[in-house]
Amino acid sequence: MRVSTRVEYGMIALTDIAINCEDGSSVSTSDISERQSISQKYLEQILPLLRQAGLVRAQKGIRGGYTLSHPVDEIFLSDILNALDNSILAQMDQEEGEDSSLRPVINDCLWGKINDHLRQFAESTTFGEFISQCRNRTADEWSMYVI
Amino acid sequence: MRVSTRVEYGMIALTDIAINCEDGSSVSTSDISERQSISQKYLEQILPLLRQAGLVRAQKGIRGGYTLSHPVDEIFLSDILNALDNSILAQMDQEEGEDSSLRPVINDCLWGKINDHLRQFAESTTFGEFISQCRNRTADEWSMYVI
DNA sequence: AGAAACCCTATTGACATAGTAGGAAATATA
DNA sequence: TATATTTCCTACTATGTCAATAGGGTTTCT
Repeated sequence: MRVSTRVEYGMIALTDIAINCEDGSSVSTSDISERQSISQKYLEQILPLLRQAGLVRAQKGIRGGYTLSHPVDEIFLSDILNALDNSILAQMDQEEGEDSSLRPVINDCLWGKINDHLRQFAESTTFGEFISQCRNRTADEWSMYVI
Repeated sequence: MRVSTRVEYGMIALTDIAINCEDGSSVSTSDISERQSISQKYLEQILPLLRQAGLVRAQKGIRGGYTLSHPVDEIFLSDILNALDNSILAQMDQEEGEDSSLRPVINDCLWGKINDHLRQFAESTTFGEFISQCRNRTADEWSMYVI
């Protein structure tokens, strides 16, 4: 399944903030840009999406940047995905009215079911759990982040 | 999750063939076009994908059309989806080489996991099971197809 | 006052999607 | 054998989304 860089970078940025923000400091787009090798200007388009969704708080000015609005255990993956892409977890829109074709049935049975699987996963996994799983699965690469 | 019409129509067409082909006859693109309200010319682009994947057999000429190559219980949803779209069940391609960013970790943990869910579902569900589920869930609308 | 940061909007090139269109090749039937 | 019917292949086009790049405006700390 293909995922847009907007969603991918947004997820990376949020994880970067979660990791590098332990002591009440904030993380700027230039910080993220350097660490994650993502265009700063592009990040400046993506992070407002997370802010508008209430996931991060922004602080302008010198020593400003982003901080998480909530503890990682109170953020669900579905919150993040919905903030970055309004179709990835959305049900396929089916037209109204009588339709003797197979379209509505298949929409309901197949895409609906696939969508339920995705949503079930995303709505039941917290951002905190996700980060822990990443840590466990690839402990080596994360050693630099251990606090 | 958004699905292209190519995949959607392909799934509809294959289901139409499975339903309307019980007695050894074949189903033409014009049949499907009428019943399912899909452009015949567009179907003529989609059905060869299913043929190249070995899911249907094509017969040219008068009274020709398409028939299933295998019993519905020997076709998996993954076969169909892969035939119609080579990215929907594919792992996100990650670049090679050392990378100190979070990108490979998140690719592996999040998109990899989502992908595993999708594949698990698609590879363990047969086309026959899918048709049965559709029948059960919306028995009314299918009454016209009961044989 | 000035630097550092976020914020908003416009623009661009590349690519995929969703068809439309024309005609070639094959085949059953008359 | 002629013809209608069907699949098959390729090209074309319009539209939209993606993935940035770019420029400048606003806020805020020092």
